[in-house]
Amino acid sequence: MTVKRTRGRPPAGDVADRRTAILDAARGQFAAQGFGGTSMRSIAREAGVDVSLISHYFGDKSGLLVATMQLPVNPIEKIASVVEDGPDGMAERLLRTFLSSWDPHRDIFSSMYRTTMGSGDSQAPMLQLARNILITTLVKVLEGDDRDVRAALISGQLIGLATMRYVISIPAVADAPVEDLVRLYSPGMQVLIDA
Amino acid sequence: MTVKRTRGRPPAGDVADRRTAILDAARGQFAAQGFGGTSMRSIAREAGVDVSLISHYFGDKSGLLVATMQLPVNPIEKIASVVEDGPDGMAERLLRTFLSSWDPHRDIFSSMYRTTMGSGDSQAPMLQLARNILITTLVKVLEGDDRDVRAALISGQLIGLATMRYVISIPAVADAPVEDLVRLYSPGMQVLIDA
DNA sequence: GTCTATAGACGGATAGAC
DNA sequence: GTCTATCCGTCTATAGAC
Repeated sequence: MTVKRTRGRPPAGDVADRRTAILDAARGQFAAQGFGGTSMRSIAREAGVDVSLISHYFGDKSGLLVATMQLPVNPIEKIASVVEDGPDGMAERLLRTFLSSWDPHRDIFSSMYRTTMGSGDSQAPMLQLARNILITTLVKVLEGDDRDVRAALISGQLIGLATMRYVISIPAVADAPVEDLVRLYSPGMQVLIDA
Repeated sequence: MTVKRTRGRPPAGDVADRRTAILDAARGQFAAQGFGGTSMRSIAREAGVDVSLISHYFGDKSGLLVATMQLPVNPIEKIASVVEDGPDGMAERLLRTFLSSWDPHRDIFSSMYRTTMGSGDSQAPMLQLARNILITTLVKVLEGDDRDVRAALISGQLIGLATMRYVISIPAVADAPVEDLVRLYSPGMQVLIDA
């Protein structure tokens, strides 16, 4: 059995999945320290690979960020479709969908969040989505007065919840079962939806 | 009339208040781009002064950040004292106090927020305050079950609101009068406070 | 594919002239 | 107090050897 690699150690996971190691390390560090606060060097160190390998796989640092945020499905569109089912009992559906969509991807949420909030870039992908899809959809579905304010406030409640659960990770909220949060949080949110 | 300055242009505001110019520029840029995303050079450029003057006045970049966040009064303590008055009608008092305390200092809020969220530093001053003062005080005052979760969720609602109004600046929320927001937001929040 | 070496830019901080 | 000049560190990105 001949060895292909000319130099380089036999890495942890043996063969091809250094790529995965890079992605995992990047996700973790972007989530913890934001995009600007993370260096390619420290990612490479954690992944046990050479820095230049990152460029080789992902082009540059931004390419890595993009690759990091690829999701099997897009939670935001799923959430928007829940909104379209109308205001009756929306709070409960909205919260359950929001939480169960993002819970498996906490790191990605935190990463997008930190990347978005840490920079003043109003064109950041997360903002675009939040504004265009969530708020716009909400405005269309709500009834009564002050729809635009209420739509933004409802979105803000989701942001606040996610901040506590995924970004700051306050234990009481971060570790609570989805159904507990739905039960506690939805009545108040429904008040805002109804009037 | 003899000129004191040996070199240097006659700056915009004439005499001593370059210091103020530096602080204003810093506040704006920290608020817009976060601490890491702002360079001392760009602050100096905006303020119309030399870079090294910043070091001279404030020691280093962190010193400038600290100086930037000095407030006449501490909003968070004022808010905590409102909480201590008990759960009856708390939502309304809490929201009114929160908003009217921070409204005059939007840039400072945004700056603290971006600085806190953009880095993974769990020792950041804003987090300390939020956790220790706000949540702790809330837990003490609430009645019924799940106090710790509800306390964190209420804090999260304030964070979400402030995110919309001060950080992302969604127009519907950013430009609304305080009393409109109090009227729309407090009923739902009170539900969470009461049970 | 993997690594070395280095280019090239930028940022923070300081010494010292005036 | 103000400015010039500069040092030193860190970062991204790339060229090229093996």
